[in-house]
Amino acid sequence: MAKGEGAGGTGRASRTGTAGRAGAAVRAGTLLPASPSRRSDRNIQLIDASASRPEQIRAAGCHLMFLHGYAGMTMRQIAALLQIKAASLYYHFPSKQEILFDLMQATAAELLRGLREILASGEPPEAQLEQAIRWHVLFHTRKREEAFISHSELRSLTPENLETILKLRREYEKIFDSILRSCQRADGFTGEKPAVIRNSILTMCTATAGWFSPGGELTAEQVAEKLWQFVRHGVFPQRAVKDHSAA
Amino acid sequence: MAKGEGAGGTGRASRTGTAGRAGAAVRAGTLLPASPSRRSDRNIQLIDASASRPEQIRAAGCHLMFLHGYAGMTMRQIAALLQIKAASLYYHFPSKQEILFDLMQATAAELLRGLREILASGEPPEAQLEQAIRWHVLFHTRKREEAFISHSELRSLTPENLETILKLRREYEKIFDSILRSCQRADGFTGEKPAVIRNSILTMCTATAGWFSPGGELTAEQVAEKLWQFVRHGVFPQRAVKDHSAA
DNA sequence: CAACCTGCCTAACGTTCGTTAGAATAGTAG
DNA sequence: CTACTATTCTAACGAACGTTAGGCAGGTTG
Repeated sequence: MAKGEGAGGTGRASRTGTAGRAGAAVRAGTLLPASPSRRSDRNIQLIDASASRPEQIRAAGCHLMFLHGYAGMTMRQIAALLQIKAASLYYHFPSKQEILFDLMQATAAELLRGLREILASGEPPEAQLEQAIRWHVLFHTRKREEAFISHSELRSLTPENLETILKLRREYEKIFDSILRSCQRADGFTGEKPAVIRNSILTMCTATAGWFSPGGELTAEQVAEKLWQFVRHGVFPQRAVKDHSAA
Repeated sequence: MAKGEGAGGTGRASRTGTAGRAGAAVRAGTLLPASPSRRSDRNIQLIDASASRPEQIRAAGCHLMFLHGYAGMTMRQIAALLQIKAASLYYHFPSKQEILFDLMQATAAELLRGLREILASGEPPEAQLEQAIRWHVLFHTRKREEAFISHSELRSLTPENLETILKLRREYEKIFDSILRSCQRADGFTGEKPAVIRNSILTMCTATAGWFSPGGELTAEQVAEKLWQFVRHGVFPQRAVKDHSAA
C-alpha cells in the first residue's frame, strides 16, 4: 500500500496514478511531498547511531508517521531506515501499535510535566498563562513531528491505549483551565468560559506543529512570541497595548 | 489494515491491541474514536439517496477519509456504506486515488471561487479582509470534512495530482495576499510581510475544520465572528477597540 | 424481437501487509 | 571450548488490499 497504491490488479498497470508517491515533508507551511533525497543514503543521517535500538525505532517510526500517517507507514519502512529486516523490529516492540502508543505516551507525559512545573512555580496568573503558551508553542515547534502525530493519530489508537492518552490530555486541559480561571479576575480579561478560550488557544498553538518549518522565516522563539501576543490581544481585548515593536 | 491491524500472523491473536479500532469522529474539539453506532444501520442515513452514484461515492469516501485517513480507508468500506460490492465502484471511478483527487479539486475550486467573488466586489480593503476570513472560516466549518481532508491528505496525492491542487492553492494565497497588501496602508496595520500574516491567519482558520463540532458550543457564524475579531486585534494591534460585546 | 447500454455482481489475481517460528551470528562469561 | 544471552536473519503464514475480467439483470431504443 505504501508504494504505487500497493496491491495491484492482475499485474497490469492501473489506469491512473501509477507513478507512486513521493515521501512527504513540511515545506512552506503545508504538508508537501518532498523531492527524492539528493544523496542516496540520506536516511541514515536521520537516525542517531548512539541511541538505543528502541529509541531508534521510535525515531524512525515517528518520522515515517509524520510523513505518511500511521496507516500509511509500514514496519518494513522503519526497518529499512535502520538497515535491518522488518521481523527484527519485533524483538524490541511487540507490535506496530505499540510503537505509536509509546511515542504518544512519552510525548503527552513530557508536555504535561512542563505545564505542571509552570503551575507549581507560584508566579502571578498572567505570567503563568504566558509561560504556558510559550511552553506549548515551543514544544510543538521543537518536537513538531511527535506533537503533530500525537494530535493527528489519536484515531489510530486502540480503544484502551486511547483512553490512557486521553487521561493525560484531560489532565493537561484541567491545569490550563485552572490558570485561565486565575486570570479571570484580572483587569480587562475576556468573559469567555475557560473551556472555550482554552480550546481556541490550544488549537491554534497545536496547529503550529502542522506548519512550522525549522530554518524557515521565523524561529521557534519568534513564533512563540507572536502567538503569545496574539493570544494576549485576544484575551485582554480591552487593554491598551503599550509595547509593540512592529516589524 | 482497517480492522484489528489487518494482516495477522499465522492466525494466532497478536499480543497487543487485538481489540480493533472504533470508527473515529470529532467530539469535544479533538479527533476521537466514536462509539459504535447505536442503531445498527445509521450509516445509510449519511448517504443522500437522491444523489448520483458518483456523488454518493465521493460523500462516503470523504466521510471515511475524514475518520481513517486516505491510507486507512478501503474501497470495501466505501462500498459497504452504499451497500454494494467494492468492484462496482470501478464503474464510476477508475481508482481510489481518483476519488481523493476529485474531492480535493472540487473543494479547492469552490474555496477559490468564493474568494474571487470577494476580491471582485470592489469593497474597501478592510471589509474584503473581513469577508475573506469569514468565508474561509465558514467554509471550513460547513464543509469541514472536505476541508480537513484537503489539508491533511495532500501527502496522499500522486505528484501530478498534487501539482494541480497546489496551483489552486497558490492562486488562493495570491488573492489573499493582494487583499492584505491593500490593507497595508490602512491605519495601524501591522508591518508584517503579507505572506507571514496570511500564513498565520489561514493556518488558524483552516485548523477550524479540525476541531469545530456542529451542534457544539458555538455555531459556525459565532466561530467566524470570533476568529475575525481575533485576527482584527492581531492585525490592527494599535487600534483602539470600541465595539466589544463581552459575553 | 434483437441490440444495446447501464449498473451491479461473482471470482479471482498478484501484491503487500503485520506478524511468527526458528535458525544463524556475535559477544561475553564460566 | 562450552554455555548463554542478545540481536538479527530467512522464510513463510494468512489476511486484506486495490484492481480486473467477465457475466448477468433490467430498462431503453431500433
